[in-house]
Amino acid sequence: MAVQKSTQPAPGKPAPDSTRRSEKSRRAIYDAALALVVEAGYAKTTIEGIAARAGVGKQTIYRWWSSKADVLMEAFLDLAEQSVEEAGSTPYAFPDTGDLAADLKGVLRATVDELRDPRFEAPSRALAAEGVVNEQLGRELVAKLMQPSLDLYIARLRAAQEAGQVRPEIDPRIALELFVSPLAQRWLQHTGPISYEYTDTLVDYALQGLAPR
Amino acid sequence: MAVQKSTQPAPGKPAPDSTRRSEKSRRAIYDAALALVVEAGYAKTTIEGIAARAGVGKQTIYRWWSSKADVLMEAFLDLAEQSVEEAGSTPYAFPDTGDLAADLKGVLRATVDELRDPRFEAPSRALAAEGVVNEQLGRELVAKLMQPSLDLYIARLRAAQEAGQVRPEIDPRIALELFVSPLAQRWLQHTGPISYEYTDTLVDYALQGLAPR
Amino acid sequence: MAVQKSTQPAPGKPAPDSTRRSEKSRRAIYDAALALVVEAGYAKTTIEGIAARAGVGKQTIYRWWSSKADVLMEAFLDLAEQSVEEAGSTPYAFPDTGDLAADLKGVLRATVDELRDPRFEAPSRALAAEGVVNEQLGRELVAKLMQPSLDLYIARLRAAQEAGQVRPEIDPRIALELFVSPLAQRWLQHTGPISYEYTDTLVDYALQGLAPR
Amino acid sequence: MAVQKSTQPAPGKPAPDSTRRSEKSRRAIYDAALALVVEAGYAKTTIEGIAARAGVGKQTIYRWWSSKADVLMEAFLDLAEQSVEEAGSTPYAFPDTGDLAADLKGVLRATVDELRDPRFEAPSRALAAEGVVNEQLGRELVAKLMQPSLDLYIARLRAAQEAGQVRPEIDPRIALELFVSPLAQRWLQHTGPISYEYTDTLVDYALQGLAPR
DNA sequence: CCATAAACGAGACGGTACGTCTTGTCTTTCT
DNA sequence: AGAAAGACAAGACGTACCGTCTCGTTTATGG
Repeated sequence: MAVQKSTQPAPGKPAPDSTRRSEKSRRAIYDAALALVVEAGYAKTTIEGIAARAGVGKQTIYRWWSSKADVLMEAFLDLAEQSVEEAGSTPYAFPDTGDLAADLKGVLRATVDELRDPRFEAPSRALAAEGVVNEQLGRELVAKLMQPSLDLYIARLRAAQEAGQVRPEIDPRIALELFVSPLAQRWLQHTGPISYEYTDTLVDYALQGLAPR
Repeated sequence: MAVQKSTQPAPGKPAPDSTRRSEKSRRAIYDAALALVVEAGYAKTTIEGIAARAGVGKQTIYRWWSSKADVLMEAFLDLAEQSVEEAGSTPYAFPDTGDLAADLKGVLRATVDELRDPRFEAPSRALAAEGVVNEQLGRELVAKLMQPSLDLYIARLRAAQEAGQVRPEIDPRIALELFVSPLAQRWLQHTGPISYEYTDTLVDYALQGLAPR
Repeated sequence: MAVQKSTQPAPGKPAPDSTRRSEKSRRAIYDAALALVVEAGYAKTTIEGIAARAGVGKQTIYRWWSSKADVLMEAFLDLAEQSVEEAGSTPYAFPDTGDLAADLKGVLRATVDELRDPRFEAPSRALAAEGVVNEQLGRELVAKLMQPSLDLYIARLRAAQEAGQVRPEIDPRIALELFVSPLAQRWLQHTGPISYEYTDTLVDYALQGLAPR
Repeated sequence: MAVQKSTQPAPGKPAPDSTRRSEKSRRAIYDAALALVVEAGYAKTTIEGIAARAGVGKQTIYRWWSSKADVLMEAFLDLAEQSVEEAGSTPYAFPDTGDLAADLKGVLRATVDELRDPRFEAPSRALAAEGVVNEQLGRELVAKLMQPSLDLYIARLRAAQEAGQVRPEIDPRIALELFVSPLAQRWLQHTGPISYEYTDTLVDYALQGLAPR
């Protein structure tokens, strides 16, 4: 199998030697970037500002990242990893108590909590906004940040199908959107308030169906 | 009765006289803004660029709008109105053939077409992205661009409730999200492809329920 | 001989009817222009500022004057006339007591006083500066503001020649510069302090060269 | 001994590191500034224009100079230095042939030539005009551009005093103005033509007054 | 005594330049 | 060689004025 060196942006550039990279600078840049996005918002966060706050030369940023969005995405991924480690629990776990509705409600309630955590909100919104307009970045975000979670929904739904709780012809990749997307949209587009009651209702409507029996 | 002077946002500025406003300039600015967003993207669209392309002084933009997003939102609203007028049909109509599923599928297919129309895509994405990060603008977008359409879904669903096709305790404002939000999210976040088949499936899943009968 | 129609600047313009001109506006413009030059300096005095302070439309300025320098020159000429009227004395008088040195010293001392009058200083400097760089305006200034005074020096010197106090071959137009120009340069270019003692000395030095041997 | 921190004008600004300054840019800015003043006049010379012509960012001008006048003054000083170097001769020399009148006439004729050199005229006028209105700049101009020359007049006149050609009680700093200021004023204010004959006459008239009786 | 035409105040307009800010590159110096 | 520092060319920002061009509103005859 061929070794893939994916992030070699320009063939004209000598490509920096990543083994000599300063770990301290990277950390400082992540911290500065996240702090600035939280404090001032994405638009007012500048590369110069990040460099200054991190006590780092601008070139050190341009050497390793290609854009402000790029820095922020890595910083956010790093933050997410840290949180998971801190939490101590298995990173990607999904409850399976046998009660599908309860399991989904629980996970969605946790998502609601996360969406409201101010530490996450500013960078998440910034990245999401960038992803709306920049398809490449958007796809990267989906792949790196969202897909792992969505895969767990799919797995849980498949289990439910095997247990006869969900009709077998249902495509779980679409079914999960019935509860996940409404929440996502309310949060992204400010189309409505977010609450446990709301997500519970979503699960109820979607799972039991809208039609009278 | 007190004289209401509602739109006096900044007490420092004398507030321009809108009766003297140049209609020609406004049109030119709308056209230039939309064209530039389509051609170069939102980030590379500048106020200077819009002014230059519209053959207008920068101050004429700053006199009437407060930001790039503001210009673009009005331009887009104007575009939407125009389209509606061109279409000739009633602006906000929703079919009611008695067959709820068919009606919803039809409307969603039309939405798919619209989301793919390149004339709409670039400015829509730009505005949506801005709305993600800028709550005030986001709410304005929702109120002015989305709510009218959503109200039609609500009305149609209420009619279906009266016809006994939807359980009466269902909240139509939430129910509509089951088909609308998944499509919105796929489009906004590039989480998946968009097709007639997909939206038809959404309606099927949501309407008939996920649980076996 | 050709008929000269001197003040018809642009043949395309209908030429305003000066009989209908608003005297009140003209006065207000003069006052505003002079006040602003004193308060803020020539460079920071703008046509818009003059119009606003005078409570006048910009067009009323552009209708009657061609430039900021033009407005200020007329305003200053008007001020000079007023002062002369207020003084009550004959506008252009030059003492002739028979003692040339004493007469010159007296007039130069009066000039020193005038150059120090803050009401005159700011607009005078502004106009002089403009005249340095704009030859046409410079020549106008000389002709309208300076020449009348200089002619009096010439007349006085000619009288002195007839009285045998100045050698007959001396050109009075040059001779007067021996006392006037040094004072002018010290004031204009800040090359030295201005005082009665200084102007007295100038007269002493210069007259020696003009007197018969 | 006290540590001198002379050039720290604004405590808010970090003060650029002059050792890293680009000599090429400075030269280009000087050349562009002088060329534009000659071609278009001072008023139509803009910082943007200088930057564009010099192939330089505007900030590079604002980093090192505080105003258009400031740029032009340095550019002109530089030009003056260059001219002196090109001439090869001692920069500040004043002939002393023993014949005071002849020496003065010679120097004044050279000054007439210089005042007519188009390379010098435009920037000189521009700076002089600025100096009329801006006392600080005016004093700087006098100190840097005029005083060195005037000192040579003073020295020559003192030598003449020692040689008994000028009365000992005469103040040379005032005496020199008798020939220099009339020429300066004619040039500055366009009060009259400038010629060798004129300056010769000035020397004749003035020296008579200074010579012993 | 009113009709009408001008000058007027106001200020929107297309522009130019301002002085500031940020970008991404380049260079210098230190480690 | 990587990094901190920061000068540089480029160019957009939002503001201030420019000089031109309408808008109604005085105002001042002259029919």
